[in-house]
Amino acid sequence: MLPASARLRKSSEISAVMKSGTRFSAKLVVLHVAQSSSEHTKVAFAVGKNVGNSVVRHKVTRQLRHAITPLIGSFPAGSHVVIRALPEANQASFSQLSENLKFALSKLAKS
RNA sequence: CGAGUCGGUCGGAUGAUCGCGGUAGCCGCAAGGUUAUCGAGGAAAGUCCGGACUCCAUAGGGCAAGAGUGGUGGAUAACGUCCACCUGGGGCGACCCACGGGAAAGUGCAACAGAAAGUAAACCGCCUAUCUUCAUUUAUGGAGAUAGGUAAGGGUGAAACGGUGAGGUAAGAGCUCACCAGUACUUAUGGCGACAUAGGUAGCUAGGUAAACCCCACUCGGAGCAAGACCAAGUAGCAGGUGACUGCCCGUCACACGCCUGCAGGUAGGUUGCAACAGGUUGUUGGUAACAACAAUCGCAGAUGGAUGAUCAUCGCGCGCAAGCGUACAGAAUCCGGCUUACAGACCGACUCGUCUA
Repeated sequence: MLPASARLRKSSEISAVMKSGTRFSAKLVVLHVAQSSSEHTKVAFAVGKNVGNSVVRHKVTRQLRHAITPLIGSFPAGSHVVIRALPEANQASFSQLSENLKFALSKLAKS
């Protein structure tokens, strides 16, 4: 679990990011990033039913959460981020997920 | 030792590093920090039953409709659950299986085959009579037709209107008799009861299907924690403006048309409901048992885009010569009691049958 300040909690904010944010995709995950006026970078996860059953989805979410924690500082301050998992993520190891997130972040840095 | 039946338990372990949520204490105005402690399951699943709880409806009662249940007795808050027993069926046995009321209240249904699937019915066969014809031993036999009798035999089917034997008959038939099976009514005994055992009477046979309609008995108001309660931005709504005539009310005039104040309503959002009880464990007593009573003891998740973890190492277990691979089903969402379904593997207890030894 991320600290409360780093969690994106309101469904209205999340849907706003999904609609209007910029997408950066990798093999296993897709980042949706949008700027906001708040001080903290906030993160939310979207793991759909096509990824697997409840146990698998929860496991992927936990792995993503721990993989993103050291990378939060790499986002521009005040970013709102939604990390969407693709179906192939259910087979991935922690290091693979971590690599994917870094790859997507490098795309963000270039833009 | 082998084969099996029933019931139950567990379902990875340890360490290191980095994290999250609740509660309590302390510090802090607060944000928060810090210490301690707790933090997924046997099915948390399917959401199929039953309750608690909440709101709505309801004077009280009845009838109808609709839905559900269906051997008997008990357990329980309740149940479609559980226990014991009965009946029927299966197994050498331990034991297992059964949506187990009514088919002589009525309506309906039954593929294919078959003559016929129900107030029965004549395809083959068997028997009798009449007629025709053939043969001869001249009153008998064969063949055919017509009319009738016959459910014993054949054949069909999942199922065909009791079974065996004897009498009887033209041939047959519960037509009659004996025994057996079954039905209805009834008596006695045992049992709380379902029912069992033994007898009597009747009529001689009454098919299946009620998870088809239906009949009988019993049960049921509806919606659900996104219930409900409280607080409450914003927007829109209603009320109240300031000055002068005039000290107050009404009225008139001027200024402003924005802001402020109040109000109820209640959206976003927040708080609550929300975790200490039909509670777990151990023991004693009662009960065949389900279970109940009593005593001691324990405190045992509470999130809300949703915590309960991530990574690494070592070990365990299974497969494999080894490298190595695998390590199930599955993630709380108001809470309990059940049912059903999924599940790698490990373990314990009771009992049955067989073989060997003593």
